[in-house]
Amino acid sequence: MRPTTKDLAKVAGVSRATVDRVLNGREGVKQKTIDRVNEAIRELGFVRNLSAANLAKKKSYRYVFVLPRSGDLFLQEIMRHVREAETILVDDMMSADIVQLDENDPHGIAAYLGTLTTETVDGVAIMAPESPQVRDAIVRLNERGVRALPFVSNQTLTDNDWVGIDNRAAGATAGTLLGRFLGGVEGNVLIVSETMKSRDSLERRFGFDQVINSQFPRLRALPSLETYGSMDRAEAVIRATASRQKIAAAYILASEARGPLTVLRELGLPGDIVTVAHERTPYTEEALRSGDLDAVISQDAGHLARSAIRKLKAMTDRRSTLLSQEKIRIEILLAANL
Amino acid sequence: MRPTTKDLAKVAGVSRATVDRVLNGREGVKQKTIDRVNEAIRELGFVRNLSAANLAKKKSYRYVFVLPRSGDLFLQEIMRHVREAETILVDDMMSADIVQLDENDPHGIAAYLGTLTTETVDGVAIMAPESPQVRDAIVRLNERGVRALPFVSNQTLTDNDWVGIDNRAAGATAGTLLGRFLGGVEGNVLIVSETMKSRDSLERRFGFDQVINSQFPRLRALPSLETYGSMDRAEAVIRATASRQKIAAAYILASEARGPLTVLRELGLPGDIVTVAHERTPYTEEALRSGDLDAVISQDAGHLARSAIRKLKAMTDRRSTLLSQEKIRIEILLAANL
DNA sequence: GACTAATTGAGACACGTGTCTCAAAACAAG
DNA sequence: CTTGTTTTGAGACACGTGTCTCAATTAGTC
Repeated sequence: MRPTTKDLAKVAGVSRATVDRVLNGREGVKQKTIDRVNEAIRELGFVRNLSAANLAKKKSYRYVFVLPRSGDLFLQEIMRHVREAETILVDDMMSADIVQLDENDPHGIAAYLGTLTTETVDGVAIMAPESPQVRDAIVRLNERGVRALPFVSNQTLTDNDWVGIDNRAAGATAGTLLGRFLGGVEGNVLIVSETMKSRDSLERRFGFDQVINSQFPRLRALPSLETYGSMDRAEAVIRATASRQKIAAAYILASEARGPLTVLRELGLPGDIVTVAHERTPYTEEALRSGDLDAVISQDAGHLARSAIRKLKAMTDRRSTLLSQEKIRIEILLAANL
Repeated sequence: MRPTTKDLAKVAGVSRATVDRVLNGREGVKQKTIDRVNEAIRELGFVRNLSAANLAKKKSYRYVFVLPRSGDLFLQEIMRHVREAETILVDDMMSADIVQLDENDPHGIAAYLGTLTTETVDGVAIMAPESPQVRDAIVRLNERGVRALPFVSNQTLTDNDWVGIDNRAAGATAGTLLGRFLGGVEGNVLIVSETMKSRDSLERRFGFDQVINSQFPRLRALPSLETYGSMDRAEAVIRATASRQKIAAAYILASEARGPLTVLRELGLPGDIVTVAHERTPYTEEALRSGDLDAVISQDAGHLARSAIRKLKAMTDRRSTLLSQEKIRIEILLAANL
């Protein structure tokens, strides 16, 4: 049987009230007494029974995911997994709500974050582009005791508590795969992004270029084409580029591969060229199976969601998490390992 | 606030004692009363507070991992992660012990499993080669109420409750990668395993051949070389094969890549040929970085360990798990996404 | 040594559920 | 209706921890 606070009290030669004072860091205990209790803790290997403590405190864990409003498939996957996780969380007295806000309105996001207090919520996972307003709001959340966790889209301020992948490495992985699949062929690589204004896109592109330049000098990575999420624009820029030069491969670094890939299909390219995209969605899975995509670089949406929740819980409990579990892997998907 | 059994009792118009009788399926309650309680459960959305229940029952979760005694690096990774998980488990009143048994002694394993009862243990994760003795012992464990979960090495009896990857798909993934990395080159593929007697090896080889035959007809997959875990034998068979024909690629399907890769290195091959191996270990990571390995197909050891624990816990609580979380992915590792 | 302030102890009650016991009520059979 | 059996209720206590209150002890000061 695990030692209890009663055992602690007995071994330390104090009362349960004093043990409680020490365990919960209350005032008015002599250093000597504190030491005696701590020694008893070590001696017995005492570990507080969290469930009993939470029961006594009527504590539950309430978290919120603040996500963009845009309808991107990858985002939908994330939301699906947050909701799925919810069904299990309830057994552990936890909840996870989703709030969708306009990602281009930093004031709006900051305003919402400003309404959150420890009364209503224990922590927030925030997926939003970097902005001074949001950064500020996060700082103030922390001051108020609400845990804030940057989620998927990076925020510079972040010490190291965030959930997501190293996008430079993801780009490098795409580069390696694309280069090797081309097998020494010479040629141009079409690169399509939604916008190069976001940090994620820049980092992916950077990692990609690094690999291409150093390991595949016979490939030429063309300037990034930006679709701004518009199908028409995607069609226009890709057609224009493809008509001017021969394309050997395409790297779609946006998290939404649907538009660009449709255009490539219309141009009849996928059969001849090597195509790499990001993020697993029902759409990219299908494209892998059909051969329109050769590889997908992805971060597991379910893992992202659950990792965020685990991290937030660890933060509220002031515990640490397993580093190896929370490292989000850069997955490579082929038709064979779906 | 979440509804409690008290609320249930009030709404159903019965006493707390009766609510308990229904919730825990005790005898001697009229069907009509049962229905009334169940309706109240639905109406209130009642979910039993597991922590409180476990506290009242003084329940903890004790699990055992039965693992082979052999010193394979991959196994060591698994053990490391089980121990690492232990440090977190303690907060949830769980424990996970490791017992190492001679994997070639099915009687010994069965005998050990025979000693386990619900008195001492709630569940066992078993990594052992298939054998009638072990299969039998597992059946009897289940009869006694001890949850048993085949772990990493498959057991045919398995309904679908087991933890591990689809080794056929893993072999196919290796094949795709190796074929595509070779980029249309013609040649022989060296295949090295520890033994082809194990189900895992056979399945990997099967998946590999399928892909090579259908998608890379210009490659010839040579007969599997078996090392039987001996470095000398590895050296002998690989040298012999390499001297007889030109090798374009090597596929090491054993979970221990050290031996074969050392031999290949001595032969000066890794620079010229494409090499694919299995399982992430400090050794294979290093080989990826140095370029001696081009790709590693792997199953995340930490994920395996934690998934087994989650599944065992779900089994004892008679709950279901998140399918998406428990699906062990076939990871592809390159130097770029370590 | 007396006085005050700081420190500690004893005990009660709560959290939500499980598990008893014993009595009361409802029901069925004759 | 009585009798015996089933079904239900009321209440107590337990699990390990948190949070009070009030009294008792100890330490520090002059």
